[in-house]
Amino acid sequence: MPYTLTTPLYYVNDRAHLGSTYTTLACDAIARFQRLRGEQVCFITGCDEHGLKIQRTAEAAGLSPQDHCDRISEGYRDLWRRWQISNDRFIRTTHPRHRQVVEAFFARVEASGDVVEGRQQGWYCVACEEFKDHPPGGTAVDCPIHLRPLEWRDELNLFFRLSRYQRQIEQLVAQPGFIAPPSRRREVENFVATGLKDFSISRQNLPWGIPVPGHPGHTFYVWFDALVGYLSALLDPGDPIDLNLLAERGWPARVHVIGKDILRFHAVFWPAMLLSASLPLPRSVFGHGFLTREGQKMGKSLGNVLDPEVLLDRCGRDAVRWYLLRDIPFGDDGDFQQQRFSDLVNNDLANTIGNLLNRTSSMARKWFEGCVPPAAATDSSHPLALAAHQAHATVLEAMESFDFRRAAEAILELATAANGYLNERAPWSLMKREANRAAVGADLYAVLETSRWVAVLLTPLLPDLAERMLAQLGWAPIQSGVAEPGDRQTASLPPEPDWSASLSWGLLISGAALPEPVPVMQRLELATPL
RNA sequence: GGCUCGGUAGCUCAGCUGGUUAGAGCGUGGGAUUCAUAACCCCAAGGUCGGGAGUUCAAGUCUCCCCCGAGCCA
Repeated sequence: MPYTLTTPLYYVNDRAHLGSTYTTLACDAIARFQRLRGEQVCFITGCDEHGLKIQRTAEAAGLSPQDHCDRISEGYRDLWRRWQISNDRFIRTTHPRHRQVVEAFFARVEASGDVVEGRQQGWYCVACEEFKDHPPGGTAVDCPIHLRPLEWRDELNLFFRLSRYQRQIEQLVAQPGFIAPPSRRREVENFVATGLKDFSISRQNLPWGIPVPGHPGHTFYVWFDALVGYLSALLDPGDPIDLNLLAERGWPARVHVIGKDILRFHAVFWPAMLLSASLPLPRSVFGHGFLTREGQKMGKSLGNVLDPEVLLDRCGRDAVRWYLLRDIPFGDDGDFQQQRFSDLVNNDLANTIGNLLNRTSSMARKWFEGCVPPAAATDSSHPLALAAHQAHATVLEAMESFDFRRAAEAILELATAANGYLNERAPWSLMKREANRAAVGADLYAVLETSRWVAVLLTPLLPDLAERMLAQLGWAPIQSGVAEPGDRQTASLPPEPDWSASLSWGLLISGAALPEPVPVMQRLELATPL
């Protein structure tokens, strides 16, 4: 049974922003970690490409909706490649097969008697793709979120009978662990407690969408179609369109990772749709927080939007991944502060971790003919070996619960312990007497080995830096990704060499050549604002 | 307006079921050192724990009121 996890299918209204990058990076860390643990993983991401908003955006840009979607979604693919995102699948809701899956899904829902016709009247925000509760009649007001005028709609739509699932959804939402972090559960519980109302799943006169079979003039509401995308993504390209196959392909998902704003769609509407279609429910929905910048909301009007492309180009993936995963408790809102960003990257990655490797490798090369020094006979009880095992245990536990911060801190503590050990032992002083040579060798061996552990443990969080570190130790990279991101025919297989096998003390081979040390992590020198 | 979270050192936050001099990281200041990416290591300053009242032998830690911020719902 694969470990299936998803990002939202990002709406192609505009280029990727930092928020979607954040979600995707977090999922990547989870996916890599699970692969390293030996799980078969299916990491799904993709794009949601239907809806009036997209149609209008495309028109405004003088493009056909399809051209617009092709362009934007290719932008996402390309960006994820450059961030080294290890997604197994990339689903686009304009893909013909997706349409067939939606049709099959809808057929089941309709067969369950959960589709009824109804009149939908109300004020509609195109940007939200949502009806608002603003009193009917009256004069038009602006959407409180988008500050754009609401549009009056009065049409016959198809409704999904969400109200029938009141009790089941109540039970689901009350289940510990279904909604994470736990702090977000109450909010959804309150919403469900007010009584679930049927919701409209189709629109009329909307050319850019999937037609509802058997209901001419109706197009699926974007959310209906987008959520089903998680299922489309799982079917292999050669599979028949058969929802019964999903069980073998990795459904239900272990977790949907999303931003907190779309929690309701994933924790209430989606499970009800699945119940109606007689499909199993996702095991959990994790709603993470939002990022602000220097205490302020990012927005075009303020002109303070952080562009993931700029971050990538100017700072590199390791720096940004580290900052986002190590400093912001996953689940909480976070504030991107440039000063803190460079402080942490320089301190943690360049100074504590990078310099540890650099200084140790350099000493070993200088005094031991460019090689890994001989180890002491009995060192599984070495204090650094104990520290390493401790860090390992913490990383396992923390990563399992998406606590990237605690995992990062544990790794950092290990590196700090090794730096402290070096200062305490002061091999540079000991080496002044030839009699101490064996002791120095043993010390350096232990610290090099600790550096290797740091790199191995770091792999799910910072695969790129981890690889450079291992290369400095003459060690092969540990595969945690996929060969061809997004194009996997089947869920990715457990990688080799085995991660846990690499987490055994004393694997560095004495006498193996050490490459000339090159700093594995450059310090960030950001002269201008990002 | 209702509900839910927060308000602890300059900054970001830990502080479980109330109990010795309130902790960590970053930043700042000082010391030590030279293997190393002006890095590493050690030490220090810094907080009336949002305000007020109460319960208690004892309260960031429980109760009530108020102020401020965020969110969900109306």
